[in-house]
Amino acid sequence: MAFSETKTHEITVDVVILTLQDDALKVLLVKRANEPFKGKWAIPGGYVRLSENLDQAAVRVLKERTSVSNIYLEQLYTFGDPLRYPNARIITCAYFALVRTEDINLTTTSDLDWYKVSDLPALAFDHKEIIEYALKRTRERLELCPVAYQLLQEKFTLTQMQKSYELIMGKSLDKRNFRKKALGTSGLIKLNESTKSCSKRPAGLYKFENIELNSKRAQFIKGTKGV
Amino acid sequence: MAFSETKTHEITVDVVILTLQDDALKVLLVKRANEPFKGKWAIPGGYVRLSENLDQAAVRVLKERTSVSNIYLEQLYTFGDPLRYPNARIITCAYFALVRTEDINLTTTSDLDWYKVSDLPALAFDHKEIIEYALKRTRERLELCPVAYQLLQEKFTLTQMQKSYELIMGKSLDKRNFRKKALGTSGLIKLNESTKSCSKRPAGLYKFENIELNSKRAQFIKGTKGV
DNA sequence: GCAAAAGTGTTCTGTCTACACCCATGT
DNA sequence: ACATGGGTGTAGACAGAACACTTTTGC
Repeated sequence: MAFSETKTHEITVDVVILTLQDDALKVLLVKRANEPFKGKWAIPGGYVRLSENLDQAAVRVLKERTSVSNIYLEQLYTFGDPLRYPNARIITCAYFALVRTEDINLTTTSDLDWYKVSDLPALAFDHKEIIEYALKRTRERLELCPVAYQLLQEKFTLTQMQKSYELIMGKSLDKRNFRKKALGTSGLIKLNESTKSCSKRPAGLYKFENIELNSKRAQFIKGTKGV
Repeated sequence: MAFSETKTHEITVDVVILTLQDDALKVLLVKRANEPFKGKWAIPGGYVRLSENLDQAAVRVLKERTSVSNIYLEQLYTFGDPLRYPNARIITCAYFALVRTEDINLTTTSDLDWYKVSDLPALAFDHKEIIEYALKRTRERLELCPVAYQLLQEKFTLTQMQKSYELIMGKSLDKRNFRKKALGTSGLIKLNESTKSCSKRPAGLYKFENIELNSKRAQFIKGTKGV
């Protein structure tokens, strides 16, 4: 069980990639082709190259898997238990990313898939713990700034926005309170357009402009409690 | 400037150790005995051993330098810029700790010293950035739970407690609002004792009991604004 | 008796919460 | 005309912020 002190550390980044799809919050997983944990699912990751910093490594991993770049990506936590990776000492710096499903071009399909965070398969390593940590952090972020816009299309209705919040927070919100708060958010602007021909009353479209992500200035949605 | 991809990563932990001393918030620094940055000050750190996890490494570094253990210690952020350490690729997982000055037994004195966070000397590597990050996080923590008790003696007066908050937050607070909020904090209990013979009116003594640190449940001191 | 710090309440304001009905459209 | 989701306001509770004087002790 004890490790020889002559072994060397290795360092990876792992990225929890979250999206909204089919009215569910989902995470991108890779099926492991090799031991250890062959056949189990894992979050995408890779070794940090000597020439890149940690953020760059995370961006690279994200891009390799999803072809998206320039999205919300935040360092989460570094996991370094000696036993987290069998027969090696691999420390991983975990990141999380929020992406729009429609922006994504999965590079392959057989070994890559989206899973509902509420219904995860058996995961390799400590990846269950990492995903749970990412969900916790995402929920915290949501209370501080309109991060959810990363998950919405450029133009969206307030109902769509509310739904994305509800899916992430895992609870329903009061419509009037949500809209009141949302409309008071700086950066949210109403367009002179509406949804069309959806068999119902058209809904006003909105978009975000000049949002500073990762900032605590734009306080948003704290405790709009629902059912 | 570019690194050969054959070099290997190394991983360290660095610990920002904060204390209150002489009415100031101070950080423990080590004077570097060797290149790089010989003669500059740095936050204490060390290599992560293969047999220990990151938390254990941080605890060890803290103990080596201060002889204290069992105190508030939290992972802060991992810094991994390829250029942060000259001629090597050293990724550091930064922690921060809050300690009581009187608990500390500095192992040596010549190369170890406390510096006011408001008046830091020239620092090695990216340690200035790390300290600033630690201060930001400490302030956030303070708004959520009574972390400051880690910096107070076991028995303390409300005025002492207020002062520690003021030093960390860098602003003065309203006495009545502070006390109202403090007295509503679970875990704070009033003792049947008072300060004595200090040439002034005696002050009631308090202590904390059964505090859960690193928890968001004990919301505390958010925006008690002063002068 | 005076200097120095301890201790103590109330009012105002803004934000969060709960809650129910009418509106515009497509079919 | 009806089904479907879009859109709207108000009242009560609670927490934060501002603010000044009296009390107790040592000297």
